[in-house]
Amino acid sequence: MPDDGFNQLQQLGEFIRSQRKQAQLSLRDLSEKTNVSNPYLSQIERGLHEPSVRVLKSIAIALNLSVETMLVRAGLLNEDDDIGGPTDTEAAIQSDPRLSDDQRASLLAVYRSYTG
Amino acid sequence: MPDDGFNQLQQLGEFIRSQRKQAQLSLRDLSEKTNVSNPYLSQIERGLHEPSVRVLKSIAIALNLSVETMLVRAGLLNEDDDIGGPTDTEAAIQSDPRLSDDQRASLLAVYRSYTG
DNA sequence: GCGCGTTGCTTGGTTTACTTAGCGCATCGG
DNA sequence: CCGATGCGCTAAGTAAACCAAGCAACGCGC
Repeated sequence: MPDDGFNQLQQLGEFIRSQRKQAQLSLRDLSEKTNVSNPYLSQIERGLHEPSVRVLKSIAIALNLSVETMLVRAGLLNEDDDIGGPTDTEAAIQSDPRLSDDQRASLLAVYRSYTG
Repeated sequence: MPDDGFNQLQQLGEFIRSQRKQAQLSLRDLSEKTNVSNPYLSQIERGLHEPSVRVLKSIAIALNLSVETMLVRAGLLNEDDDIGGPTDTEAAIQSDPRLSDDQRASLLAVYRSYTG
């Protein structure tokens, strides 16, 4: 109830940074892909600024993420109302044709141990 | 390919205006519900500015709209392209908010070792 | 040691989002 | 006819998003 302007920004920033590192990209690499300056990306990742929808979208595309996911992390979208495939990891694992039954089972077990 | 910054803003604005009128609200009424000044709302509805995430969200809530619908109408979200294959396990893992970075990394490693 | 390339970050400025005060036009009572 | 009240909009200012240039620190090869 107190702070509406949360530390949500910081969470978003950390998420973006982790995704960028996953993709093995430097700030300048991402900058080039998004047409957003690298200092500003740095500031976003540290939670110093609230990026616009335009910037959020270009970042999501550059990192091969669903734009919706990005908006959820930004606090714009609440993950309750979504179209089609919710980013439900369990469902994705369950229906992944590339996994054998054993693999599927152990992957699910690991996932569930993480999420409780 | 001249106009990249399109009339998307205008479409968004017109959509908001129509929704506001349907709810029988004046600019000042909406202003009070959203804590956004009425002149600025006016400008948004005429497509002069791109509202921030915060403003967009408060407008959607005040008008009982899905934020997503608004973004689709605005052309800021392509309601088809993003989630693509609903069964993209990697994407699901990568964007799962319930996982920590470490957990995400190891789960991905396991998955990749399975699928080669 | 000496560059050289790459990383993330700071600084200072421009552009754009956003607010407060106020204008002009309607409508409705007195 | 004249306030008073409601509407949307304009004008001018402040705050915040965003960019270009450059700094400091980490490697790596010489």
